[in-house]
Amino acid sequence: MALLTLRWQGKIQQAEAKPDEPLYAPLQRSGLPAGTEILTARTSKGIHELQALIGDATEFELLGWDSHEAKSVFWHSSAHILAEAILHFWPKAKLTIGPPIENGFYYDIDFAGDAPTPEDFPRIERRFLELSQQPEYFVRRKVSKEEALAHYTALQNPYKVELIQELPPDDITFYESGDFVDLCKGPHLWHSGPIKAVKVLSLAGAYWRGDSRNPQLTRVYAISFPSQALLEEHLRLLEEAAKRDHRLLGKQLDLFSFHEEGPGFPFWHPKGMVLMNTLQEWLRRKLLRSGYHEIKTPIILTQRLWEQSGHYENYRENMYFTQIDEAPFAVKPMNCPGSTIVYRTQLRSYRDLPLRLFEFGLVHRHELSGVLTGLFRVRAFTQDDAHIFCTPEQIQSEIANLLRLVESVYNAFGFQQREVYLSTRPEKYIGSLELWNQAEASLEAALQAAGVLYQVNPGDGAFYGPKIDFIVRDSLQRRWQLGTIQLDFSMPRRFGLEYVGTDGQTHVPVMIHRAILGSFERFIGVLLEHTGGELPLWLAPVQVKVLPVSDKFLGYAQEVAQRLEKAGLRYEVDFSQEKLGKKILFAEQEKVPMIWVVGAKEAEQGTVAVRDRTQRTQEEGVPLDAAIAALQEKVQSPHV
RNA sequence: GCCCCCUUAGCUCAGCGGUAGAGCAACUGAUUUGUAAUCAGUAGGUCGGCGGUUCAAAUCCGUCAGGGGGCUCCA
Repeated sequence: MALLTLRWQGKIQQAEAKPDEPLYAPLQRSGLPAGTEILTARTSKGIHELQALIGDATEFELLGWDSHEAKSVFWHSSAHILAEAILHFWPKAKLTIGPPIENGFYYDIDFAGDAPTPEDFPRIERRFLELSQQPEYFVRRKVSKEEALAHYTALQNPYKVELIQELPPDDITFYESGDFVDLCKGPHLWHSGPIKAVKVLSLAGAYWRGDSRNPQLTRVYAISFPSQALLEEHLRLLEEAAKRDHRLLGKQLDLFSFHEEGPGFPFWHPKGMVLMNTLQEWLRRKLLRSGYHEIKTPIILTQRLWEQSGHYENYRENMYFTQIDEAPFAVKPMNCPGSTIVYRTQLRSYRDLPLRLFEFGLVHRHELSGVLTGLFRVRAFTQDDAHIFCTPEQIQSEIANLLRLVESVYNAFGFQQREVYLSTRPEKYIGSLELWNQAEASLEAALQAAGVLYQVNPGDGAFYGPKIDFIVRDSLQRRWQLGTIQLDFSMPRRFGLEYVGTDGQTHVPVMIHRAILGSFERFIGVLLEHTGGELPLWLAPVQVKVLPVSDKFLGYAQEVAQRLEKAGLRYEVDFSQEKLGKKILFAEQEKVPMIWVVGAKEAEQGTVAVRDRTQRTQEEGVPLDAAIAALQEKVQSPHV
């Protein structure tokens, strides 16, 4: 007998157990909800299934639905039940892989031309629940490579055969649940009882192993929950997210549109341009005060330049080409080569470095038609790009500066939750090992000095240098990659960039590519979804809308408008002959942050009735001067 | 690019083999309005384009275009 230490919901208790009994046995004896609330367990070695023998483990943290790992196990087991339900209706379907994902799970299946349609979802769901509520017990069985291969050869499933062939021969396991058997490494639930609600979400094409040269499979996405209420809650969340879709808001708020005359190329409407320009002016001011200089380089440049930069060789598929006077030219997909040309216009000394050149550069990239998505993935966009030319010794302090800058920019939009990733030297790289080591050390030192929490992605850097990526979470906890900082040892060499050092010799500068927002287009998309279209006052295309109670007060409304104009505020007056209620409704739908109602009282007293959307308050009889002064105060952009 | 789904009035959508509908918006008129929709009228569409099946196509089939969900989060 061994004494187990069990942690469940913050409480610790002990239980006696034998090493050759499954973990659920002592839990049951202790009256713990094993296989219902307790879904799985964790030891220092990782996930320990409830049905797995205890062995020499003595400390278990019991995991329930609130644990990320337990959810993964839950969904992984759900994927098996889903596959079983699907095989019930499509017995000839060939299974491939079915992992849990961030929100739910999927199974990639080869239906050989007889795939389900969304109309099939309900019966799949019904069958799923029949199976899960039997319930089915998940039994792990170690099999030999021969047995595994024989099993799937008999089923004529080349995908599983391929997977098995890559597995170590002494570590192959099947999981059996009901009549269903699947090659799987686990871990799984003890049984499917807790899986009480399921929703098949969508179908998608997915290439075997993500490679477009491979056969295309049908991916069935689904999500399951321990209760119907949780499923409904999740569906509500999806609806909420759908309402915040920036494509919808772009239309509702009249900011931008897309048309078949220019697929992937956004058309910006007047209000969208106010937003775009306000954002750009704000960032421009901030950068100019942070030691940057602005440049603008041509959109079309000779093809020779792209051959020199390496883009022609590595990035041609994504580029647009044209001709000028019979010579080949290309539309720029990136701004960096242009920046190097500006660098080269003078003989640079170490005293000139770091030289920080920024460009709100419009780049064009040929993205595959299938990946275009609103403002998130477009074929032309404006990067908040910059290139910092510096000496290797300056890398660390430049990165430190950048980290501060990035932080202050994200804070300005309320993106408090951030993730930072450091990607290091990949297998294929250029430049000396020494330079790489120095660069990586500089990045790490800067991150640590700034007290930034980060994760390392080993080998994930670009071939020309290591990088730091920034990901923010929006108000719905969705992750968006925005900024990136990339060190580049390659391009300065390719373009023959030089500076004269203290030693009088010429040296090659290091180039830091960096974007903070990424692109203005995409960032506006993210911001819209983050705020649900409730833009902060300083960015709102219309900051205040003046609503005359009736035509009689148009004169006074005009007067108020003139004052707003003088005060430099963005306003609109509702000249329609609708009743006040309707004017309010429309102004609210347009998500105008401030509504000023003017009628007899106001005209007489020189006041406005202020309806503040952001505060959800109303205040009558505010003197016009005071209202304007207060608004001017509130529309200030976050300090630069 | 590939797979599945979608495309009907400016917008949101109904109609799904018998020759086009609603609400909102627009326009006209009446109403002169006090914090989330005043009333009445008018106009608006070769039902995404092209081709086919059919006596008959928005509706069925093909094709092209555009849009949406996806395309390693690896047994």
